[in-house]
Amino acid sequence: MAESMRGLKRSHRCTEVSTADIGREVTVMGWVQKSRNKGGIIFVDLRDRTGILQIIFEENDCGAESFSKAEKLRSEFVIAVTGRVEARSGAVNENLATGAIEVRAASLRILSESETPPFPIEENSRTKEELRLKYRYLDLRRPDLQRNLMFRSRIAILTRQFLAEEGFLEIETPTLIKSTPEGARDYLVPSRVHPGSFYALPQSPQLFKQLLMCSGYDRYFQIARCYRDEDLRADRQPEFTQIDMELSFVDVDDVIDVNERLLHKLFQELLGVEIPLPIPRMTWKEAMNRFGSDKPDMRFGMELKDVSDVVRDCGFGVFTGALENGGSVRGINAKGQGAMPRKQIDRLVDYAKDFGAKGLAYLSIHEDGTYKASFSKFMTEEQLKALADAMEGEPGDLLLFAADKNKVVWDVLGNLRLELARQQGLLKKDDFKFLWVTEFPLLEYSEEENRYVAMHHPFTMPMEEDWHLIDTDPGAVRAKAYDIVLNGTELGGGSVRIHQSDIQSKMFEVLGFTPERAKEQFGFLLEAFKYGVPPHAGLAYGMDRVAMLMVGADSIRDVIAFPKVKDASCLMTEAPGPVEEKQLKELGIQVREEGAEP
RNA sequence: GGCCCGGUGGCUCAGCUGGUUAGAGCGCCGCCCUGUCACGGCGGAGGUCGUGGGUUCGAACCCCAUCCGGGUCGCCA
Repeated sequence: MAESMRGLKRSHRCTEVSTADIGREVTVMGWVQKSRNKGGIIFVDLRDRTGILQIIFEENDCGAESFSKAEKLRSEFVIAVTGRVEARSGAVNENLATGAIEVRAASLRILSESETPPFPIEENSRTKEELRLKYRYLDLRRPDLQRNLMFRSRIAILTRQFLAEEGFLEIETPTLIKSTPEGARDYLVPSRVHPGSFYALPQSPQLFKQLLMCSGYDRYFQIARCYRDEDLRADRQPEFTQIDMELSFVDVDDVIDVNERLLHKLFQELLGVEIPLPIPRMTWKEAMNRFGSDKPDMRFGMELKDVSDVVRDCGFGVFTGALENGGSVRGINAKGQGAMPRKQIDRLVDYAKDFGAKGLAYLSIHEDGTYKASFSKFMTEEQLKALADAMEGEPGDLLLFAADKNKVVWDVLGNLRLELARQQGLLKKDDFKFLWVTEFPLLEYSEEENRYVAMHHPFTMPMEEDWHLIDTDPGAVRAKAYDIVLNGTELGGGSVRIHQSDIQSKMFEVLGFTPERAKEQFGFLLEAFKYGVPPHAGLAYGMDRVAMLMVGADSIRDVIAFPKVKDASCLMTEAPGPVEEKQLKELGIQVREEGAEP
């Protein structure tokens, strides 16, 4: 029978009780982690979000009624205990923050009983995530998840404080908005009042924050929920949280400056980690050439080297063929991996093929300085040596080469570099290496759509010095766009926005929008820009990723209270689910009969 | 949509080359125990081997299909 807490008031959370309270009467409430009944004496580990506190029951202190209740206690019962704090007369438990003290119960109330939970509520759970997500409310009782969510809360609160002090205003923007088919797939919400019409859930508050700049709010931020109907990953959920900001009368350096100070503050206050400022910057082109990635992991080297010129006249058709097709030949040097067994190299080749490589050429340099290459019969000894020298290969090294179009070569070697680093244990989670990647291409050619698409979004400001190329060589135009990268993860990104209608019109034209379609999609923004728009720029972080990297989690699911699984469903609520026919009719949605033709 | 990994008492796992009655640890239930904290002792219950079909004298194990979960490629302005 559950009892009321009438007349009782909690005086402390579990680990708020300390040796300073010895002799004091306290009232504590929480969940029974564990009960150890020794017969005439019962020890109970009481748990709340702060940790564990030991309660001791003896009939002489708490009376027969409370003692017999204490005998019934099971895991996850919710109880209230009033008693006196004592120094432990038994051994001190070094593993507990409260290991030197205990509360000698004078009375016990059972506020709620519990069935045996379907899995143990404990740190470092080995229980399958599937089961934990079905009972997420129990999973969230575990100390590691509680720590993660409490940490995340501190990120949000500190961010708000910092930005407020910097003159930012927190303003909410709508989440029922107009669909914009550029970019990620929208989640759609049918309108009841307008049958056949749909709202979209925002992929980001992009257009609204730009309009707020038009309206003179100067500096805006929002911790905004965003939605993208795309497939999930360890670091991608269909709904996620952005720390979103926009600033007026600024350029790239201003945005970077305030954000470096924000990141510095977060890491210093929450982790005690000093981020050296300024954070290094690298252009997109340099990042691709040196690391094969627009979000390079700077915790280790193993940089790419372009050896196109070295192999240009060699007899290896794979290399020369790639060069003839306008591609390149590049390599990475896996230091000290020259003795890697063939089987393991084959696995790397398979791995490379996942990223579009047709194959992977390799050259191992034996300890005695002799070479073994997958392509040795196509090259002279001198050519092999020239290649090894170009890669700064030394005895004991393994050189890996990809030859293809640049995009494929970058992708293959960039990912191979990461895979090798993982295999060699080079990636330490508590080593935080930040990087700004700047000067992204404005446009990217889409083979699928047969046109240029915006790499960032259509409102990104091109670099003035490149703008004259927009008709002759659109792919060469760089943008005033920047990403903040941490340990190979894109934490956030942003850009200076276009605030001139002539440039904006030209952008739409290049992207293949007719003036009519541009007006239909973004008319309100173009209109707004007629009435005096300040130069503005912004940035948005994936807050879930920030939290994930800061707490050292492997998935953003570990820093989100109620995440969804791979097929975007919720194992606990079983969303999405069917709705009543009546609801569909109201929304003007045709109910398709079972087995009917679509 | 493709590829890879996994699914066996409540939990985590073992189960060989197909062969008696599918095991272990933890948990759970009962009894005992006044200094435990991975408490201890004695006893006990608990399994459609994800699901469906097939091969076989015989299937947890082999084959096919399918469901569920994870990773990843595509996708993610």
